Amino acid sequence: MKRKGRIIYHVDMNSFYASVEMAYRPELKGKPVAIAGNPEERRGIVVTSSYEARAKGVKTTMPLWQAYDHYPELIVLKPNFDRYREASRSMFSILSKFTPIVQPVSIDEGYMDVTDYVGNRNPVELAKSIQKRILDELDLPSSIGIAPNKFLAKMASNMKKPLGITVLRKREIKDKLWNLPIGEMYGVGQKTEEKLRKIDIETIGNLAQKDVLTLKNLLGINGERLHQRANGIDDRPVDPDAVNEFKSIGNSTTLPYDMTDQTEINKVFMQLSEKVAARMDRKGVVSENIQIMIRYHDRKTITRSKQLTQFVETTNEIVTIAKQLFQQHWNEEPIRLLGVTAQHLTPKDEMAKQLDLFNYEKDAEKEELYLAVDKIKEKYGKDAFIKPKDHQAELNTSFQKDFLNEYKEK
DNA sequence: TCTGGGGTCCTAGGACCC
DNA sequence: TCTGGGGTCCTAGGACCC
Repeated sequence: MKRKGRIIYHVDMNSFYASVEMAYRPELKGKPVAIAGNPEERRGIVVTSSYEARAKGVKTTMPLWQAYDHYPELIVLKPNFDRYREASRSMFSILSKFTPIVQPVSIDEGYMDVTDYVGNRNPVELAKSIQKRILDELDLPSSIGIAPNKFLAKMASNMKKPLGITVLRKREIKDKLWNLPIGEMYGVGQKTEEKLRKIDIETIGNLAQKDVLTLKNLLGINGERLHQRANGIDDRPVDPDAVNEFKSIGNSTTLPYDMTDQTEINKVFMQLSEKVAARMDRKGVVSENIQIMIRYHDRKTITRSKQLTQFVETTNEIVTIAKQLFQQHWNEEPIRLLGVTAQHLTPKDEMAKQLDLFNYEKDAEKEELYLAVDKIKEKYGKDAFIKPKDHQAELNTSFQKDFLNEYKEK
Protein backbone atom coordinates (compact mmCIF):
# COMPACT_ATOMS: atom_id res chain seq x y z
CA MET A 1 0.00 0.00 0.00
CA LYS A 2 1.34 3.41 -0.93
CA ARG A 3 1.56 5.80 1.98
CA LYS A 4 -0.23 8.99 1.15
CA GLY A 5 1.71 12.26 1.50
CA ARG A 6 0.60 15.11 3.69
CA ILE A 7 -1.73 17.87 2.59
CA ILE A 8 -0.51 21.20 3.96
CA TYR A 9 -2.17 24.57 3.50
CA HIS A 10 -0.44 27.88 3.88
CA VAL A 11 -3.00 30.60 4.45
CA ASP A 12 -1.68 34.07 3.80
CA MET A 13 -3.79 37.18 4.30
CA ASN A 14 -3.47 39.74 1.51
CA SER A 15 -2.07 43.15 2.54
CA PHE A 16 -3.49 42.37 5.93
CA TYR A 17 -3.41 45.68 7.83
CA ALA A 18 -4.73 47.62 4.84
CA SER A 19 -7.46 45.03 4.29
CA VAL A 20 -8.54 45.20 7.92
CA GLU A 21 -8.82 48.98 7.67
CA MET A 22 -10.88 48.60 4.50
CA ALA A 23 -13.18 46.09 6.13
CA TYR A 24 -13.59 48.56 8.97
CA ARG A 25 -14.11 51.56 6.69
CA PRO A 26 -15.54 50.31 3.39
CA GLU A 27 -15.25 53.77 1.84
CA LEU A 28 -11.50 53.08 1.63
CA LYS A 29 -12.02 50.13 -0.68
CA GLY A 30 -10.38 50.58 -4.07
CA LYS A 31 -8.28 53.48 -2.77
CA PRO A 32 -4.48 53.65 -2.46
CA VAL A 33 -4.06 53.11 1.27
CA ALA A 34 -0.85 52.72 3.21
CA ILE A 35 -0.37 51.86 6.86
CA ALA A 36 2.67 53.58 8.29
CA GLY A 37 4.18 53.83 11.73
CA ASN A 38 4.07 57.37 13.07
CA PRO A 39 2.60 59.17 10.04
CA GLU A 40 3.08 62.43 11.91
CA GLU A 41 6.76 61.75 12.53
CA ARG A 42 9.55 61.74 10.04
CA ARG A 43 10.77 58.28 10.80
CA GLY A 44 7.67 56.38 9.77
CA ILE A 45 7.89 53.65 7.19
CA VAL A 46 5.22 51.90 5.14
CA VAL A 47 4.21 48.72 6.91
CA THR A 48 1.59 47.56 4.43
CA SER A 49 -0.18 49.08 1.50
CA SER A 50 -3.24 48.24 -0.59
CA TYR A 51 -2.82 46.85 -4.08
CA GLU A 52 -3.93 50.22 -5.44
CA ALA A 53 -1.06 51.90 -3.59
CA ARG A 54 1.40 49.25 -4.74
CA ALA A 55 0.36 49.98 -8.31
CA LYS A 56 1.57 53.54 -7.71
CA GLY A 57 4.99 52.34 -6.64
CA VAL A 58 4.43 52.32 -2.89
CA LYS A 59 6.34 49.48 -1.28
CA THR A 60 6.57 47.95 2.16
CA THR A 61 9.43 49.35 4.31
CA MET A 62 9.62 52.47 2.17
CA PRO A 63 10.15 55.64 4.24
CA LEU A 64 6.92 57.56 4.32
CA TRP A 65 8.28 60.65 2.60
CA GLN A 66 9.39 58.45 -0.28
CA ALA A 67 5.92 56.95 -0.57
CA TYR A 68 4.46 60.46 -0.77
CA ASP A 69 7.00 61.22 -3.48
CA HIS A 70 5.62 58.36 -5.52
CA TYR A 71 2.04 59.30 -4.87
CA PRO A 72 1.14 62.53 -3.10
CA GLU A 73 -2.55 61.60 -2.72
CA LEU A 74 -1.72 58.42 -0.84
CA ILE A 75 -4.07 57.81 2.09
CA VAL A 76 -1.88 57.11 5.11
CA LEU A 77 -3.26 55.51 8.24
CA LYS A 78 -1.75 54.91 11.63
CA PRO A 79 -1.63 51.21 12.56
CA ASN A 80 -4.37 49.95 14.91
CA PHE A 81 -2.63 46.88 16.26
CA ASP A 82 -5.49 45.93 18.57
CA ARG A 83 -7.79 45.86 15.59
CA TYR A 84 -5.36 43.66 13.64
CA ARG A 85 -4.87 41.27 16.53
CA GLU A 86 -8.62 40.95 16.87
CA ALA A 87 -9.03 40.24 13.14
CA SER A 88 -6.18 37.76 13.37
CA ARG A 89 -7.83 35.91 16.23
CA SER A 90 -11.09 35.67 14.27
CA MET A 91 -9.22 34.42 11.22
CA PHE A 92 -7.41 31.68 13.13
CA SER A 93 -10.61 30.73 14.88
CA ILE A 94 -12.15 30.10 11.45
CA LEU A 95 -9.16 27.99 10.44
CA SER A 96 -9.41 25.91 13.58
CA LYS A 97 -12.99 25.00 12.71
CA PHE A 98 -11.58 22.95 9.85
CA THR A 99 -8.75 21.20 11.71
CA PRO A 100 -7.08 21.52 15.12
CA ILE A 101 -3.68 21.28 13.42
CA VAL A 102 -3.22 24.98 12.79
CA GLN A 103 0.11 26.72 13.34
CA PRO A 104 0.05 30.52 13.34
CA VAL A 105 3.41 31.85 12.17
CA SER A 106 2.66 35.55 12.26
CA ILE A 107 -0.32 37.82 12.73
CA ASP A 108 -1.52 37.21 9.17
CA GLU A 109 -0.38 33.76 8.11
CA GLY A 110 -0.47 30.19 9.26
CA TYR A 111 -0.13 26.56 8.27
CA MET A 112 -2.78 23.86 8.42
CA ASP A 113 -2.26 20.12 8.15
CA VAL A 114 -5.51 18.84 6.67
CA THR A 115 -4.25 15.37 5.71
CA ASP A 116 -6.63 13.63 8.07
CA TYR A 117 -9.46 16.11 7.67
CA VAL A 118 -10.08 16.39 3.95
CA GLY A 119 -11.77 13.00 3.96
CA ASN A 120 -13.26 12.45 0.54
CA ARG A 121 -13.43 16.16 -0.22
CA ASN A 122 -11.30 17.76 -2.88
CA PRO A 123 -8.47 19.72 -1.17
CA VAL A 124 -8.98 22.65 -3.55
CA GLU A 125 -12.69 22.80 -2.77
CA LEU A 126 -11.95 22.69 0.95
CA ALA A 127 -9.46 25.54 0.55
CA LYS A 128 -12.06 27.51 -1.39
CA SER A 129 -14.58 27.14 1.39
CA ILE A 130 -12.00 28.32 3.96
CA GLN A 131 -11.11 31.30 1.83
CA LYS A 132 -14.77 32.11 1.23
CA ARG A 133 -15.59 31.92 4.90
CA ILE A 134 -12.80 34.35 5.83
CA LEU A 135 -14.00 36.68 3.11
CA ASP A 136 -17.71 36.42 3.97
CA GLU A 137 -17.37 36.62 7.73
CA LEU A 138 -14.47 39.05 8.07
CA ASP A 139 -14.45 40.80 4.71
CA LEU A 140 -10.75 39.91 4.37
CA PRO A 141 -9.01 38.49 1.30
CA SER A 142 -6.52 35.64 1.57
CA SER A 143 -4.41 33.37 -0.60
CA ILE A 144 -3.96 29.68 0.07
CA GLY A 145 -1.13 27.43 -1.04
CA ILE A 146 -1.69 23.67 -1.10
CA ALA A 147 1.29 21.33 -1.11
CA PRO A 148 2.79 18.21 0.50
CA ASN A 149 4.92 20.30 2.90
CA LYS A 150 5.30 23.70 4.53
CA PHE A 151 7.92 25.14 2.22
CA LEU A 152 6.05 24.31 -0.97
CA ALA A 153 2.76 25.50 0.53
CA LYS A 154 4.41 28.79 1.47
CA MET A 155 5.82 29.26 -2.01
CA ALA A 156 2.46 28.30 -3.52
CA SER A 157 0.42 30.81 -1.50
CA ASN A 158 2.69 33.51 -2.84
CA MET A 159 2.04 32.62 -6.47
CA LYS A 160 -1.45 34.02 -6.82
CA LYS A 161 -2.62 37.12 -4.99
CA PRO A 162 -5.10 38.33 -4.00
CA LEU A 163 -7.66 35.60 -3.37
CA GLY A 164 -5.61 32.91 -5.03
CA ILE A 165 -5.55 29.18 -4.46
CA THR A 166 -2.49 27.42 -5.81
CA VAL A 167 -1.63 23.75 -5.75
CA LEU A 168 2.04 22.84 -5.92
CA ARG A 169 2.61 19.10 -6.28
CA LYS A 170 6.04 17.50 -6.09
CA ARG A 171 5.95 16.67 -9.76
CA GLU A 172 5.16 20.29 -10.63
CA ILE A 173 8.26 21.70 -8.97
CA LYS A 174 10.28 21.78 -12.17
CA ASP A 175 7.64 23.78 -14.02
CA LYS A 176 6.28 26.04 -11.29
CA LEU A 177 9.12 26.54 -8.81
CA TRP A 178 12.44 26.15 -10.54
CA ASN A 179 11.90 29.02 -12.96
CA LEU A 180 11.55 31.57 -10.13
CA PRO A 181 14.48 33.93 -9.46
CA ILE A 182 16.54 32.82 -6.49
CA GLY A 183 15.68 35.94 -4.52
CA GLU A 184 12.03 34.89 -4.36
CA MET A 185 12.79 31.75 -2.45
CA TYR A 186 11.67 31.77 1.15
CA GLY A 187 14.82 31.81 3.28
CA VAL A 188 16.94 33.59 0.70
CA GLY A 189 17.44 37.23 1.62
CA GLN A 190 19.63 39.91 0.13
CA LYS A 191 22.95 38.58 1.43
CA THR A 192 22.33 34.98 0.45
CA GLU A 193 21.08 36.07 -2.95
CA GLU A 194 24.32 37.97 -3.58
CA LYS A 195 26.43 35.00 -2.54
CA LEU A 196 24.45 32.61 -4.71
CA ARG A 197 24.50 34.85 -7.76
CA LYS A 198 28.28 35.02 -7.49
CA ILE A 199 28.40 31.30 -8.19
CA ASP A 200 25.91 31.70 -11.05
CA ILE A 201 22.82 30.53 -9.24
CA GLU A 202 20.08 32.70 -10.67
CA THR A 203 16.98 30.56 -10.18
CA ILE A 204 15.62 28.13 -7.63
CA GLY A 205 16.24 25.42 -10.24
CA ASN A 206 19.94 26.33 -10.40
CA LEU A 207 20.09 25.96 -6.61
CA ALA A 208 18.28 22.62 -6.67
CA GLN A 209 20.79 21.20 -9.12
CA LYS A 210 23.94 22.57 -7.50
CA ASP A 211 26.03 20.08 -5.54
CA VAL A 212 25.41 20.21 -1.81
CA LEU A 213 29.06 20.45 -0.78
CA THR A 214 29.59 23.75 -2.57
CA LEU A 215 26.45 25.14 -0.97
CA LYS A 216 27.47 23.88 2.45
CA ASN A 217 30.84 25.58 2.14
CA LEU A 218 29.20 28.80 1.03
CA LEU A 219 26.27 28.98 3.45
CA GLY A 220 26.84 26.44 6.20
CA ILE A 221 23.94 24.33 7.35
CA ASN A 222 21.59 26.73 5.62
CA GLY A 223 23.07 25.78 2.24
CA GLU A 224 22.11 22.19 2.84
CA ARG A 225 18.64 23.17 3.93
CA LEU A 226 18.00 25.49 1.01
CA HIS A 227 19.14 22.76 -1.38
CA GLN A 228 16.65 20.36 0.15
CA ARG A 229 13.83 22.87 0.01
CA ALA A 230 14.60 23.75 -3.61
CA ASN A 231 14.15 20.05 -4.32
CA GLY A 232 10.82 20.07 -2.56
CA ILE A 233 11.99 18.31 0.59
CA ASP A 234 10.76 19.64 3.94
CA ASP A 235 9.75 17.38 6.82
CA ARG A 236 8.83 20.03 9.38
CA PRO A 237 5.52 19.19 10.99
CA VAL A 238 2.70 21.67 11.44
CA ASP A 239 2.99 22.33 15.16
CA PRO A 240 -0.03 23.98 16.82
CA ASP A 241 1.88 24.42 20.10
CA ALA A 242 4.82 26.31 18.62
CA VAL A 243 2.98 29.60 19.06
CA ASN A 244 3.05 29.27 22.85
CA GLU A 245 6.76 28.59 23.09
CA PHE A 246 8.14 32.08 23.48
CA LYS A 247 11.90 32.49 23.33
CA SER A 248 12.07 36.23 23.97
CA ILE A 249 9.93 39.29 24.64
CA GLY A 250 11.34 42.66 23.70
CA ASN A 251 10.41 46.26 23.07
CA SER A 252 12.41 48.85 21.21
CA THR A 253 11.86 52.36 19.98
CA THR A 254 13.46 54.74 17.58
CA LEU A 255 13.77 57.93 19.58
CA PRO A 256 12.05 61.11 18.35
CA TYR A 257 15.52 62.67 18.23
CA ASP A 258 19.03 61.40 18.92
CA MET A 259 19.70 61.40 22.64
CA THR A 260 22.72 61.82 24.86
CA ASP A 261 21.00 62.99 28.03
CA GLN A 262 21.17 60.35 30.77
CA THR A 263 17.95 61.42 32.44
CA GLU A 264 16.03 61.18 29.20
CA ILE A 265 17.66 57.87 28.35
CA ASN A 266 16.76 56.44 31.74
CA LYS A 267 13.17 57.47 31.18
CA VAL A 268 13.12 55.53 27.91
CA PHE A 269 14.59 52.46 29.60
CA MET A 270 11.88 52.72 32.22
CA GLN A 271 9.13 52.86 29.60
CA LEU A 272 10.58 49.95 27.63
CA SER A 273 11.05 47.85 30.76
CA GLU A 274 7.47 48.53 31.81
CA LYS A 275 6.21 47.26 28.47
CA VAL A 276 8.37 44.15 28.62
CA ALA A 277 7.34 43.40 32.20
CA ALA A 278 3.66 43.85 31.34
CA ARG A 279 3.91 41.49 28.39
CA MET A 280 5.81 38.94 30.45
CA ASP A 281 3.11 39.15 33.08
CA ARG A 282 0.40 38.59 30.50
CA LYS A 283 2.23 35.52 29.18
CA GLY A 284 2.98 34.32 32.72
CA VAL A 285 6.73 33.98 32.17
CA VAL A 286 9.89 34.98 34.00
CA SER A 287 13.30 35.66 32.49
CA GLU A 288 16.90 34.74 33.24
CA ASN A 289 18.64 36.98 30.71
CA ILE A 290 18.21 40.66 29.89
CA GLN A 291 19.49 42.22 26.70
CA ILE A 292 19.68 45.85 25.65
CA MET A 293 20.11 47.20 22.17
CA ILE A 294 21.69 50.54 21.30
CA ARG A 295 21.58 51.96 17.79
CA TYR A 296 23.78 54.99 17.32
CA HIS A 297 23.28 57.98 15.08
CA ASP A 298 25.23 56.25 12.29
CA ARG A 299 22.93 53.19 12.61
CA LYS A 300 25.65 51.04 14.06
CA THR A 301 23.83 48.72 16.43
CA ILE A 302 25.14 46.81 19.40
CA THR A 303 23.47 44.36 21.76
CA ARG A 304 24.66 43.61 25.25
CA SER A 305 23.17 40.95 27.47
CA LYS A 306 23.58 39.51 30.91
CA GLN A 307 22.83 36.01 32.04
CA LEU A 308 21.36 36.17 35.54
CA THR A 309 21.49 33.80 38.45
CA GLN A 310 17.92 34.62 39.41
CA PHE A 311 14.61 34.92 37.61
CA VAL A 312 13.40 38.46 37.00
CA GLU A 313 9.89 39.63 36.19
CA THR A 314 9.18 43.12 37.54
CA THR A 315 9.77 46.46 35.81
CA ASN A 316 12.23 47.39 38.52
CA GLU A 317 14.32 44.27 38.23
CA ILE A 318 14.45 44.61 34.46
CA VAL A 319 15.19 48.32 34.33
CA THR A 320 17.99 47.95 36.88
CA ILE A 321 19.84 45.43 34.75
CA ALA A 322 19.12 47.37 31.55
CA LYS A 323 20.59 50.57 32.98
CA GLN A 324 23.56 48.68 34.36
CA LEU A 325 24.32 47.22 30.94
CA PHE A 326 23.89 50.64 29.42
CA GLN A 327 26.36 52.23 31.83
CA GLN A 328 28.92 49.56 31.05
CA HIS A 329 28.70 49.77 27.30
CA TRP A 330 27.49 53.16 26.07
CA ASN A 331 30.25 54.99 24.18
CA GLU A 332 28.59 58.39 24.83
CA GLU A 333 27.70 58.88 21.15
CA PRO A 334 24.19 60.11 20.28
CA ILE A 335 21.60 57.33 20.32
CA ARG A 336 18.93 56.71 17.71
CA LEU A 337 17.23 53.63 19.12
CA LEU A 338 17.00 51.79 22.41
CA GLY A 339 15.63 48.33 23.11
CA VAL A 340 15.11 45.98 26.04
CA THR A 341 14.55 42.26 25.59
CA ALA A 342 13.92 39.49 28.11
CA GLN A 343 15.37 36.16 27.03
CA HIS A 344 15.60 32.62 28.42
CA LEU A 345 11.98 32.64 29.43
CA THR A 346 10.33 30.10 31.70
CA PRO A 347 6.59 29.78 32.35
CA LYS A 348 5.91 30.55 36.00
CA ASP A 349 4.27 27.21 36.72
CA GLU A 350 7.33 25.41 35.39
CA MET A 351 9.61 27.68 37.38
CA ALA A 352 8.15 26.33 40.61
CA LYS A 353 8.89 22.82 39.43
CA GLN A 354 12.40 23.78 38.41
CA LEU A 355 13.20 25.31 41.77
CA ASP A 356 11.88 22.23 43.52
CA LEU A 357 14.04 20.02 41.38
CA PHE A 358 17.03 22.24 41.93
CA ASN A 359 16.67 22.15 45.69
CA TYR A 360 16.04 18.47 45.66
CA GLU A 361 19.19 17.86 43.65
CA LYS A 362 21.18 20.11 45.94
CA ASP A 363 19.91 18.33 49.03
CA ALA A 364 20.61 14.95 47.57
CA GLU A 365 24.07 16.02 46.56
CA LYS A 366 24.76 17.52 49.96
CA GLU A 367 23.70 14.36 51.69
CA GLU A 368 25.92 12.29 49.46
CA LEU A 369 28.82 14.61 50.14
CA TYR A 370 28.39 14.50 53.87
CA LEU A 371 28.31 10.74 53.76
CA ALA A 372 31.46 10.71 51.65
CA VAL A 373 33.15 13.11 54.00
CA ASP A 374 32.37 10.88 56.94
CA LYS A 375 33.84 7.93 55.09
CA ILE A 376 37.00 9.85 54.26
CA LYS A 377 37.40 10.87 57.86
CA GLU A 378 36.88 7.32 58.90
CA LYS A 379 39.57 6.11 56.58
CA TYR A 380 42.19 8.85 56.91
CA GLY A 381 41.42 10.31 60.28
CA LYS A 382 39.69 13.58 61.07
CA ASP A 383 42.66 15.58 59.76
CA ALA A 384 42.03 14.40 56.23
CA PHE A 385 40.64 17.84 55.51
CA ILE A 386 43.17 20.54 55.98
CA LYS A 387 40.70 23.39 55.75
CA PRO A 388 37.19 22.13 56.16
CA LYS A 389 35.52 25.35 55.04
CA ASP A 390 32.43 23.90 53.47
CA HIS A 391 31.45 20.63 51.97
CA GLN A 392 32.35 21.80 48.45
CA ALA A 393 35.86 22.91 49.32
CA GLU A 394 36.45 19.74 51.21
CA LEU A 395 36.56 17.79 48.01
CA ASN A 396 39.18 19.85 46.28
CA THR A 397 41.96 17.35 46.31
CA SER A 398 42.18 14.58 43.82
CA PHE A 399 42.28 11.71 46.24
CA GLN A 400 39.12 13.00 47.84
CA LYS A 401 37.44 13.26 44.46
CA ASP A 402 38.54 9.78 43.58
CA PHE A 403 37.25 8.58 46.85
CA LEU A 404 33.90 10.18 46.23
CA ASN A 405 33.67 8.65 42.78
CA GLU A 406 34.51 5.29 44.19
CA TYR A 407 31.96 5.81 46.87
CA LYS A 408 29.29 6.83 44.35
CA GLU A 409 29.83 3.68 42.36
CA LYS A 410 28.83 1.53 45.29
C1' DT B 1 17.87 64.53 8.80
C1' DC B 2 16.40 57.49 4.68
C1' DT B 3 15.51 53.07 6.25
C1' DG B 4 10.17 50.41 12.29
C1' DG B 5 9.44 46.93 15.53
C1' DG B 6 8.40 42.26 16.53
C1' DG B 7 10.64 37.97 16.40
C1' DT B 8 13.69 33.14 15.29
C1' DC B 9 17.70 30.71 14.19
C1' DC B 10 22.66 30.19 13.29
C1' DT B 11 27.66 31.10 13.94
C1' DA B 12 31.82 31.73 16.27
C1' DG B 13 35.04 32.45 19.94
C1' DG B 14 36.28 31.98 24.75
C1' DA B 15 35.68 29.81 29.30
C1' DC B 16 35.34 25.78 31.60
C1' DC B 17 34.91 20.86 32.45
C1' DC B 18 36.01 16.03 31.66
C1' DT C 1 56.65 17.98 29.79
C1' DC C 2 53.67 19.53 26.67
C1' DT C 3 49.23 18.94 24.96
C1' DG C 4 43.82 16.11 22.48
C1' DG C 5 39.14 16.35 21.69
C1' DG C 6 34.37 16.72 22.95
C1' DG C 7 30.59 19.08 25.19
C1' DT C 8 28.11 23.00 27.26
C1' DC C 9 27.38 27.69 28.48
C1' DC C 10 27.80 32.55 27.62
C1' DT C 11 28.14 36.54 24.65
C1' DA C 12 27.79 39.23 20.37
C1' DG C 13 26.61 39.67 15.85
C1' DG C 14 24.27 38.60 11.57
C1' DA C 15 20.70 36.79 8.32
C1' DC C 16 16.10 36.38 7.64
C1' DC C 17 10.96 36.94 7.99
C1' DC C 18 6.48 39.57 8.53
